[in-house]
Amino acid sequence: MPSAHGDPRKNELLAALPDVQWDAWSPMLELVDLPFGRVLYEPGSKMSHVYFPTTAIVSLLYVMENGASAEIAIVGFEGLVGVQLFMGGQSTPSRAVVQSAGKGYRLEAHVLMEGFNRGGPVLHLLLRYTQGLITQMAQTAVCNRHHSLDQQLCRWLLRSLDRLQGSKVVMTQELIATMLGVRREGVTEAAGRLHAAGLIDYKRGIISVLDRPSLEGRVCECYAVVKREYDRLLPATIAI
Amino acid sequence: MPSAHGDPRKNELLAALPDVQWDAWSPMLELVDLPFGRVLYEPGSKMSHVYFPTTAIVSLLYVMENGASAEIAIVGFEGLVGVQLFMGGQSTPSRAVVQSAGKGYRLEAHVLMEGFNRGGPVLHLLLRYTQGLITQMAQTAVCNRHHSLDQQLCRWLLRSLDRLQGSKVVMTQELIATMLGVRREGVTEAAGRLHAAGLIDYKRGIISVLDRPSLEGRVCECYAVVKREYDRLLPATIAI
DNA sequence: TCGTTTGTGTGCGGTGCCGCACACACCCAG
DNA sequence: CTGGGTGTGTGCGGCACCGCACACAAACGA
Repeated sequence: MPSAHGDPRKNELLAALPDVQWDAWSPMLELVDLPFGRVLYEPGSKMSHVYFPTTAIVSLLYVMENGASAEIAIVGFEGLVGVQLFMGGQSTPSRAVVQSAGKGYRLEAHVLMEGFNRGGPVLHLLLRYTQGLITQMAQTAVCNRHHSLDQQLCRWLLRSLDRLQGSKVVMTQELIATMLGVRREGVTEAAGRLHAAGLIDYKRGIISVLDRPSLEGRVCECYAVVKREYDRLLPATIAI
Repeated sequence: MPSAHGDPRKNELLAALPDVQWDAWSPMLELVDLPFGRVLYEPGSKMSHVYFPTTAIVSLLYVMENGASAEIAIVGFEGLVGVQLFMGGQSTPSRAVVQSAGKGYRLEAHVLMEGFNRGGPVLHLLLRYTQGLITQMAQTAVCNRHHSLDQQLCRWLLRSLDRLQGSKVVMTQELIATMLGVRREGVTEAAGRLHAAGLIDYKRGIISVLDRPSLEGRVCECYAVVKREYDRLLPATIAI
C-alpha cells in the first residue's frame, strides 16, 4: 500500500509503463528523499542511477566558468532525470539540482538500460519524453533571446506550479534569479509588479499564486508551446 | 564513383554506419540539391524524409507569433535533419531552413525507421548524435542569456566555418541577424568591430575569415563546450 | 547608361537589465 | 529582548541593444 509520497506511479513515466516492464522494475525502484539543493549529477559525471521525481522538482542548470548560470529545463513528476544515460553519452555538460524538495524514485542505470535495450514501448516512451525535453530547451533558448524578465518569471512560476500540488512555490527570489540567470533585484522588481497587479503574494521565500488565469494571460507563448508539446508527446499521461 | 558533391560518406553519420547498414541504405539514398532558403520541415508538419547534409548547412529556427525568430541549432555534414522522426514525435515546433546552399542526401522516413528499429549500432549512433544536438540547444539558451552580440557572432561564424570548406561564409548581415534573433544594425556594428580588429573582411553578403585563431580567442566558452561534446559523442567521425 | 533593388553604415532617443551600495524587515537562537 | 543572519526593497549610473530614419554603395537588368 503506497504512502502519501510513496507511490511510484505518481511519476507519469512510470505510470505509463506497460505492465510487463512495470512488474520488472517496480521491485527495483528505490524511494529517495530529494532535499532542496541535492545535486543529482554534475557536468561530465557518469550517473549510477536515473531519477523519477514524484513530488520533487529538479532543475537542469548550466553553470558557466565565471559562475553565471542559467536553467535549461526542469523535470518533475512528468519525467525523469538522466536521459544522457540511454542517449548514449553517459554525461552532459549541465548539472541537475533539486529545486523543490520532495520525493522521487531511482533506478540503477543498468536496470534502466535493460528495459531500454529491449526496445518497444519502453524505448519509445523514454524517447518521446526526451523529445519533450528538447522542446523545453529550444523554447528556453528562444525565450532567453526575446522575452522580458516579467514574462519569464510568469513562465517559471507556471512551470513550477504545474509540477507541484497547491499554489505555493517555496523559493527565494535570489534562487529564482539564479535559475533565470538574471539579477536578484530584477526578480524583486518583477515580483513586485505581479504583486501590484494582484496575481501573486509572497513573503520570505514563499510565493503564493493568487490568480493563475491572469498569470497565464501575461506569460509569453513559450509556456503554452512547451505544454502543448508535452501533451502531444505523452498523451497517455496526465497533463503536466 | 562519387562526384565532387556526390559522396554520401562526406556526411559523417553515414560514414559512421556499420557496413551492413550502409549496404542496406546506400541504394536508397537520394542526392538532393539544397538551395538557400529551402524549407525542410515546418512546425508541426510530418516529414517524409530525413536529410543528411554533405556540403549544405541547415538552420533549426524557431519563428514566434510576432515574426521574431531565433536559431536553436545548426546541422551540417556532421549530422542529420529530422531527429523528431525516430524520437517518436514526428514533428517539432521549429522549422528547418537551408542556411548555406549545397548538397545532401535524403532517405525516406520508413527506411530510416527500419534501420533504427533494428536497434544496435545504428540506433546508438543516431541517439548519440541527438544528444549532441541537445547540447547545442542547451548551450544556445545559455549563450542567449549571458553573452554579447560580438561573442555570439564569433560563435556563429566559427560554427558555420566548421561545416564549410574554405573560410568564406556566404550570408548577408540581415540573415545573420535573423538567425541570431537580433537587429541587423547590431550585426553591422559587431562585424565592423571584428573587421577593425583584422579578424574578418566582408562585402555584400560574403564574409571572409582572415584570422580564425583570434576569432577563437574572442568567442565565448559556448563554442568550445559544444564542439568538445560532439567530439566526445561521435569520436568515430572527423572533428566537426 | 541609368534606374531599381538590395545590402551596409550611421545617428538618435528609448529602455530593460546590470552592477553596486545600502536600508530595512523578518526570523530564529541565545 | 536582542543580536545576527537571511531575505527583500530601492536608488543610481552605465551600457548593450532596440526601433526608427535615412544616407550611401554595390549589383543588376533594361
